Amino acid sequence: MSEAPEHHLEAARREALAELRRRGVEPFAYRYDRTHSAADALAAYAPDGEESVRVAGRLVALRGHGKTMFAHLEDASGRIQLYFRRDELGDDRYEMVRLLHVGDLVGVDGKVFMTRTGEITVRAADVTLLAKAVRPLPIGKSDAEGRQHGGLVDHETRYRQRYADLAVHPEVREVFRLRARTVSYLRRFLDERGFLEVETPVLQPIYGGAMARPFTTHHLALDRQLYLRIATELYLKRCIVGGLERVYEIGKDFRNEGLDRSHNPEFTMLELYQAFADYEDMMALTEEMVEGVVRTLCGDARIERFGTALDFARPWRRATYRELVHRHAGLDLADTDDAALHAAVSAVSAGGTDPAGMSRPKLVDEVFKQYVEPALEQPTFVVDFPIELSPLAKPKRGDPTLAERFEFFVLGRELANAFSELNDPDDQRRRLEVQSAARAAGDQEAQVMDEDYVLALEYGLPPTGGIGLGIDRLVMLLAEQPSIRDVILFPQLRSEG
RNA sequence: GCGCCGCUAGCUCAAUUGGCAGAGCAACUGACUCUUAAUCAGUAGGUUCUAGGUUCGAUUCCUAGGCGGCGCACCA
Repeated sequence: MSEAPEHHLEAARREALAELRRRGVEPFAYRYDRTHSAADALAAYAPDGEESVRVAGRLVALRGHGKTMFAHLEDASGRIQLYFRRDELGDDRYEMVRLLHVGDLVGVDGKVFMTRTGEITVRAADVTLLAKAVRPLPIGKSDAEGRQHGGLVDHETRYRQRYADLAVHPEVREVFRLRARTVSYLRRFLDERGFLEVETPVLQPIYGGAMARPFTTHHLALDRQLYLRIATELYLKRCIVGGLERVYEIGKDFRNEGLDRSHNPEFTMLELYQAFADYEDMMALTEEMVEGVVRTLCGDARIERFGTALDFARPWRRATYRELVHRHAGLDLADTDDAALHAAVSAVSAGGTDPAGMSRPKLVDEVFKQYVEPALEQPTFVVDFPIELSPLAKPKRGDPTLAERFEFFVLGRELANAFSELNDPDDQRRRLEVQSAARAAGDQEAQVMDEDYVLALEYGLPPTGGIGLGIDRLVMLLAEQPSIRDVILFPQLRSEG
């Protein structure tokens, strides 16, 4: 990119840059003493008397009128109009102003007044160039009716050059503020309840805690293959064995799967574990935590997203896996043979899914995904999953064919997964052996035996409840963004063609 | 991985049954001391995603590829 072609637009800016330097203006400053944000400066306006302010930000509009010039300056707080007059700035400084372009970063010292047309404006007494934009930013214009003209709409450019997307789209910056406030709320919520935030390895010799294919890497000094974690689960439960009692981690997991509107190869998960609790406690905690996030960030537990009115007020709907499959697929899992499951999957799959080689648990899971998930619009706990699909969860009291596990769904999408954590080391070993066998038989997403994890359980894991909550998906819901790429600052893309 | 759609000036978009590639904004020159899509006059700006093919001639038609969007599959 260092050999980027010089466009005529860029050439004009570079010529202005050179001219500024000839005039003794340093185009890239070290600092600026700002006294007011744009919003503060607007608020500082008083009809009687003119407040002095120093504002700083990016020029997003320039309107020259010969010996005067109007501009708009934008910073993190908003926009404010600037007014430059030759007779007030003097010839030299006014000539400098004429060398400015939209996109330049400037600081302006002046008094706040109101124009004849009623717009609060800073009348510039001095201008400082803070950074020359030698490349034009695609800043659009909006007309009196609010219609947008020009601007940056190409998705590819927006993702590849997120800095430009952010620079020209205040609403995109707002999505990431919402994301930060969401994470901040969750952290505060858990801290207040005695949870300890911990950091567990991203580089793991054995990966586990979820069904997924990992990224593989190599440590040179150890001459050892390592994996990027697909989950934090097994390390966090080791912390519970060690007596930390309540732990959580908010961090990236990495899964070597396809990319689409709701999947990025690295994504952010909150996992938390609480000793002496079971999945009923985790349901109560999830309800309280998520209702709190929604109320705090959206102002109400009832919100409308993607055209659907959603109500996050506790308690949420609860339904068992089995009754949902019965209701939406018309199949009673206790009394359905594999052939019927095959038929059900074949009936709805668009040809890509071939049920022929599927094990029964996979078939059941497929039926659930095809028939049940899309129907779960309102916040819903799906409880009591088949035990075969839940190798890290305790069997359900009274029915060992089921696991004490729930998933939390909104608008057809899984936001959280939780269980009463399996703490019997012998049972855990057996279940991981079944996974290993499936893996040997070709299931690339089956879990791997982790002897050290079983060893940890042998020392005694107290009864424990745990939750995994997908942060990106929660933010997608709150910010009403249909693509995960719109809630991840720098999403993964193919290399440029 | 599969299917559909898209890729033209810095940005947003036009255009040709296959016949010199255009507009608005941005830029440049000039006029303009309360404008706000400022206005007015003028100027400049293109590997039409890439590589082949068909053709007198391809931005347009065909083939392959790249990147992106959407859907499907996989997955969270």
